[in-house]
Amino acid sequence: MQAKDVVLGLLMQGPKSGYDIKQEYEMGLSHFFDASYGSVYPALKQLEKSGMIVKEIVVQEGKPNKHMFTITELGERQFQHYLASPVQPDFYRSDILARLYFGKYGSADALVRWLQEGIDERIRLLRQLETAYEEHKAVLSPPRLISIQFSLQDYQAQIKVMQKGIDYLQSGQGYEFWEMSS
Amino acid sequence: MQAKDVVLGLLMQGPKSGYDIKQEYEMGLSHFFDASYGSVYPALKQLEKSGMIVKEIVVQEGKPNKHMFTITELGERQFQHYLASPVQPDFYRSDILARLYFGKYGSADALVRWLQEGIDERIRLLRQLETAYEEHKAVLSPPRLISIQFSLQDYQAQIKVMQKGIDYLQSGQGYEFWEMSS
DNA sequence: AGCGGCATGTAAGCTGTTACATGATTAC
DNA sequence: GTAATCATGTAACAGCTTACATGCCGCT
Repeated sequence: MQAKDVVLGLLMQGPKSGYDIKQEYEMGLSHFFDASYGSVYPALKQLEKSGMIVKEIVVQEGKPNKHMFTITELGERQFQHYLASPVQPDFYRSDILARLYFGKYGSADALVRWLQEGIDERIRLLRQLETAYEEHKAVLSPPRLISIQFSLQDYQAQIKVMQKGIDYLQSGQGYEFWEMSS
Repeated sequence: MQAKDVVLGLLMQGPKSGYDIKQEYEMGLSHFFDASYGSVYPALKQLEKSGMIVKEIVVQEGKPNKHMFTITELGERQFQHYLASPVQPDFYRSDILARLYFGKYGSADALVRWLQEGIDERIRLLRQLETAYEEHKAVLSPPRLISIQFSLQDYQAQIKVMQKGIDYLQSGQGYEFWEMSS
């Protein structure tokens, strides 16, 4: 899965501009796939060149022109081709987990601070997703609901562990700490 | 955080070869940072060139020579510099979540199959981590225990959602499904 | 005879990021 | 007046992956 597969998927839902696509990334999709303008626009250019999508310039009043892209039949076949390809394994990279892994070379204060920052960030993401979920839950497709529940439950689990991690560092206990009432 | 920061962190624990480092990645670290030989060896070369580590060739009987690397004082200072830098946000990219997001353009059969594959893979990772945890829990540093608990709880939460997702797809219910006994 | 483990590395290429460049309108 | 939003794009670079290249040892 790469940028152009996701762009194609978004255009399956109807014509969009590069700007629209970036917006849609930010609310929902960004929890498992992020992209910058520097990847969206080149992806659109490439898809247009290979005939997967077509461009139409829409003149707007008081705003810059929009370059709206529509998926072609060839593009739809390409998207089905993506869906038929093997599922790629998830990719997860975490700086905070690396710092915990090497935690004994740092200060306990820093560890607690990093964990608290991680909690705060995840609470922010959680709230954002919950709001979007409450607003749209009645019209979302079943699989999309699963993707949202996945991120929701994931953030909640991570927040719990990080909070428990802070308590653990401050308790001075051994590994038995994690074996009480899991 | 990049490959050389992690390599430096691993060398803080004592001298290691490129092969050793790749081995250690595979058991534990790989849950939040993976690297191939193509990134480990160039990282070592670069770190040696800049004086962060020093090489010593150890002749072995019946096996190829090992190039053992030891961290220098400069390297240790560099590692402390990394720990003092701002924590980078987590990076998560998931093909299966993308396929769920665009799920209405695919078949329900495929969705269930992908979810089941995701569950199986996570059960495998969970078992692997649990085994490593049971074997070493008494000697692991507190922060490293947190990093393991993080992955453990995370996989468990993901497996639960994916299982519930399969049940949901097969139940034919609406979004209320997710609001019973969360 | 062949495979898996041990062990080191390189080269080409893919993918994506960051920073830059431009410019109008609207709200504070 | 100045910041944010709307809107499009490029160029240079970073960072990592894949595939390749090599070779011995021990087991089956």
